[in-house]
Amino acid sequence: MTRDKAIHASSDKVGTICRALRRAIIEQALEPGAKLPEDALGERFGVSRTIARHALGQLAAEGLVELRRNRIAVVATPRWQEARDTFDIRIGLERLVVRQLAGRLSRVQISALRAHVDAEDAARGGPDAVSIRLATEFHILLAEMTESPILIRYVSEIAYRCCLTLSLFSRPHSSECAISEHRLLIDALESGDADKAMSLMHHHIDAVAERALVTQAKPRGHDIMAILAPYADTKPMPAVAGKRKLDAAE
Amino acid sequence: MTRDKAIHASSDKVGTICRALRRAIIEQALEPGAKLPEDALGERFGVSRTIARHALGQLAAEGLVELRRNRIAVVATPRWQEARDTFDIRIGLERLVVRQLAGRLSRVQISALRAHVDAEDAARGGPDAVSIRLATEFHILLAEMTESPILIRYVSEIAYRCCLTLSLFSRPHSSECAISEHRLLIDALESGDADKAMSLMHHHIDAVAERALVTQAKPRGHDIMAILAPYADTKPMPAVAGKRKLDAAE
DNA sequence: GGCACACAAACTGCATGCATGTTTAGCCAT
DNA sequence: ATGGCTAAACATGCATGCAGTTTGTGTGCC
Repeated sequence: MTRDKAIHASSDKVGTICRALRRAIIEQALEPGAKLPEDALGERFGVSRTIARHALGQLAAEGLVELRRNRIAVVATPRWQEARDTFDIRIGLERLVVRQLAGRLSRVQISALRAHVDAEDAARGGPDAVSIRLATEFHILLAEMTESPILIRYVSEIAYRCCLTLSLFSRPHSSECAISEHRLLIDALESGDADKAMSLMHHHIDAVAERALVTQAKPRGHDIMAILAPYADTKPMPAVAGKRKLDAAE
Repeated sequence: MTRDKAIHASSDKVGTICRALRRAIIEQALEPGAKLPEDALGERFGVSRTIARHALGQLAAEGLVELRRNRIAVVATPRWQEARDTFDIRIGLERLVVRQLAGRLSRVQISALRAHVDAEDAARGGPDAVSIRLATEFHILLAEMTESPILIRYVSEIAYRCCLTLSLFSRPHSSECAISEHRLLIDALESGDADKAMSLMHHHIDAVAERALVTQAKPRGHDIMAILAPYADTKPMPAVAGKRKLDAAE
């Protein structure tokens, strides 16, 4: 349907670039502070600066990109001070999600959720980037099941933003226990225990935040053209449970 | 005020158009479904279509405008089904705001809040549009006092969106009680009673939603038949009905 | 008189070009 | 050699032009 299109400004080209950049960002291929020149983006994706610019505007509205007048756009660098707020908001939003979902999910939906967690499990051996993306997409998948456009949009945004925060402040890997927490959450949703689901979600996100916000700093170099290489092809994304081949290493 | 610039993509021109349109929308000068052609916008604000287009993109990202490919942009028309979700999310967000603010406000801030409510009071005789805008801005003012950029952005967005919903489904507006509720809220914040403030805010927004969503009977953009019902009986001249297009600020 | 097709006007999608502001590299003076 | 100044390269800000799509209108056929 017209889901993503309706949400995001334009459609085809702008949407494609947005998705690609979003994904590159949450997989930490583009780290906070990475420069995003309109020229390079346009060239990479085969469009003009106008479109690249528009896409950057959208991502800036989502808080993933920082736009300063007459300056090159960069991947947003959330402040540590905001991190706590971000996760608090996320807790509030996702409590709404599970409250609305508890006991209302069909078997098909439950199965889809379990399948996704299985995919997370399968990705444990692989690179962190995929694990992080899958974990984030689990939450977005939940939000989508509410069928509430606003909730979907906000949860998606805040989840992406949390990813960004994690990539700044989190240790190399910390998503091990998250998977079991996801499973428990699905159980609670299936049994219809809204309070338990809300509590589980609350502590789950809280735990992620806790694990993340202990350390600080992690500067590294960046080369836009090289990083974006794997994202430049206009494939429609290998689904949610996808087993992406990781040849991103230059 | 000045923070708006930092939040939204570009700066001067795009930001100006966004602010003007936002305000026109929440004051119901632009009703849901109103057409927003890029040409007209550009001409009105003395810029090219490029800029107008960019502004529309931003507003679409905020959910105030609907953008469909190859079609004229229109002011968003929230569905009644989404209304309850919208207010629920708003409750969740604003509970966070007051929780964070309770007992932490300076005298100056308390005074500013009281002054704002006084302004709301003073505007009671005037047009509803101003009352609605002021009521909305009270909540945004609160959010801004948290100094949490994300919270500010989300509360602003959802508040504007609620305005839009209200303009669709609400009766002519009865904001008398809302003002006293604002005063009570300030008192609770001043005394530092976070729980009470959260409860007050919760019920305040709930009451607004309740007042709005019981009377589902104001179908203005999406139910042509109902709109035309009063006109069905042989009235050739609808006087100055609704040919309004762009009366934005200047 | 009513319906369908076709043409014309309007609007968006997008690229390109020019002007302006920022970054950087090179040069001169100390 | 180093610090500061200048100019070129670079990147953005924005307008305009052209192509493709949608919408409104008029014409011919039934």
